[in-house]
Amino acid sequence: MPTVSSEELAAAAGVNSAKLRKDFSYLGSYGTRGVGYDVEYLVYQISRELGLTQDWPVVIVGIGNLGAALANYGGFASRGFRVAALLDADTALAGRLVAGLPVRHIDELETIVADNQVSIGVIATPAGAAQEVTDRLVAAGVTSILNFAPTVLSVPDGVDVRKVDLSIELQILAFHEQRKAGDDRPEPDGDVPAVMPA
Amino acid sequence: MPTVSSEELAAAAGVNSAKLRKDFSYLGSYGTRGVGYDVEYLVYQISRELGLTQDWPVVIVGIGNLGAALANYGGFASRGFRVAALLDADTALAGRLVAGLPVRHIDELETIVADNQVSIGVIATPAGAAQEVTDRLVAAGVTSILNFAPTVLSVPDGVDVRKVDLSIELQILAFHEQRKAGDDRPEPDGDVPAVMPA
DNA sequence: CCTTGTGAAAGCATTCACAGCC
DNA sequence: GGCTGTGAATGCTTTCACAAGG
Repeated sequence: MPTVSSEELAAAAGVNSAKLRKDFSYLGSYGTRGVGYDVEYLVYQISRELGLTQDWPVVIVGIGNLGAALANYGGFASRGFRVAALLDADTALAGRLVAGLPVRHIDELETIVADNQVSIGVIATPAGAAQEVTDRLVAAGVTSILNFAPTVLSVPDGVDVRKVDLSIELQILAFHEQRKAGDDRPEPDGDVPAVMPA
Repeated sequence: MPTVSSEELAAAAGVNSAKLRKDFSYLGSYGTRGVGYDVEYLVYQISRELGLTQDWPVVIVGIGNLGAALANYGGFASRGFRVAALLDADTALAGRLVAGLPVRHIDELETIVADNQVSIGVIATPAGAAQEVTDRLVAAGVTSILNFAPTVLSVPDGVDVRKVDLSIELQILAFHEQRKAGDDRPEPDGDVPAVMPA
């Protein structure tokens, strides 16, 4: 039986082994003292806890470059996500194949969500369309929304929204870059803060 | 002079006002007791601290759907990022305009990085090409890399890498979705952890 | 007054260190 | 013997609460 120790996993992940053991302990007691963790069993338990063993149908709304990139993104299928439909308001796009799926018109949204029991929607539309799409998704029964549009969405209680801003990570890099440059010369003006986030 | 209080800002951001004041205090003492913060001055100070007042030339490597989506993404320009060049290994793409910029061949990488003093590179290539592109970027002088490819990059000390996994946010939504569904019925099997991350 | 800026207190997260168990 | 699981200790973050100051 292939096993792995908390020490090995911690080294691979770059964290402290006690933290790793404590985190695992919240999921249950899946290790064996003196031996380690049964790899296969551990993978299964973590997958189940994270919801990776379930099938999650999602709809992607807005099939521009970003929507197409998301539809083609391999990481979704391997984590239990199934693209139930690609939707766009542009009738010229209707029927075109993207990542092997036909683009369908936004007016089919309600039917598709109901027929496929979709609970997760991905918004890759321009900012101006995002709120209206959100309202329709929510009315149709979607309770989780991943928003790539650069706008804040309002939703009723009970609906989760996560916003992805593609430039935030770039901004974090630029922040560190600025710090690197500043290490060998004085700041151009003003004070250097004593503490800043990593 | 338009001002804003820590209480107003905290309410808008959904955080505690004391935390907000303490965070601001690390940047300096920019408020006025009994009045609040001068909006314009505060915006300037925060912008400067975050590096938003600087110009950051970036190159985007891999002009598929994702690369094109990034090139078109409006959020970059407004935060001080300037796309110095779009690069791709596909010669068929060379010269094509994406977001108003011509796609250039990957072999121009070294020249472009040097000529534009690029310190930040964005990788939107397939996983297989990412490490090689990284090595070339680093050799050319890039010290910060934003990686959208689903692979772990190795870089020398002094180079920052941030990895963006477009499916992680979706996974977080699915995790909460699973929890919602589980609230009204017993777990299918196994224990419910006492604590899980938000 | 009113609101900032900040010590002190409270609340969390991480790490230590070792008893418990295979 | 070796590694997990976990109380206790440590360290960090957030909040409280109020003196300081316009």
